[in-house]
Amino acid sequence: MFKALSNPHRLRIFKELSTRLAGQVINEPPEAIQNCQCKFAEHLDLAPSTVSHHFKELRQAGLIHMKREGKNVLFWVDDKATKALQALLTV
Amino acid sequence: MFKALSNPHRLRIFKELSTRLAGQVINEPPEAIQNCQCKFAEHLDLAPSTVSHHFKELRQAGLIHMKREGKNVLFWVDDKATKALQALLTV
DNA sequence: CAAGCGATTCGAAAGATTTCGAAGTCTAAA
DNA sequence: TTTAGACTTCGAAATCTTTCGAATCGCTTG
Repeated sequence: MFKALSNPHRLRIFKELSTRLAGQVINEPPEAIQNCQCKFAEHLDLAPSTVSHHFKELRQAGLIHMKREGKNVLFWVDDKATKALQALLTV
Repeated sequence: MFKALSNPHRLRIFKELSTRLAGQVINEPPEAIQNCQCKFAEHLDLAPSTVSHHFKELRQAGLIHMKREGKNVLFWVDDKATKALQALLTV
């Protein structure tokens, strides 16, 4: 977990997912959640393949979850991990 | 902070310092606290210079503090950091 | 079915970490 | 003052990460 969040880009992705999706239900349509990887690629100025790699790392660390929904992929943060990290991220 | 704890050896050092020194006063004699780097070097099977480097990283991340006390050096964990991380480390 | 969009996998290059030994610093005691 | 113990600093080598482009996969829609 620490390893996954030790990278600034991944920490940023996780924080944005955490705050943006706070309290949202998983089953909403993708348009409402607006978290496709390509947006992060633009925002972070990284290649799509690089962003994909970072998402994979976050997923393998158990920090986020992913689910294919049509041509996009949905993301949401792990509830336990979020609560455990909340104190840290808000300092 | 995440970067500092992303290394298994550093995480172990920090955890041991946290648990071993929990509630101890800083001004006790070094013998009572028993946390010289050389013990960690033995324990982790690393060269003294490597251990020194890891302690430096933890210090620069604000996770621990150091103070020269005679020929040894005293270590103790940062109180804020400990409390913030406690929830995570005990899971 | 073909085209297109978004995400993934792969290999390679660049960059960062980890580790060590050797030399150096600081302090306490002989 | 010299010796010894504990830590630090400084390269250098090995290893791991990050990043990209190219090729590929999965799904939707024209």
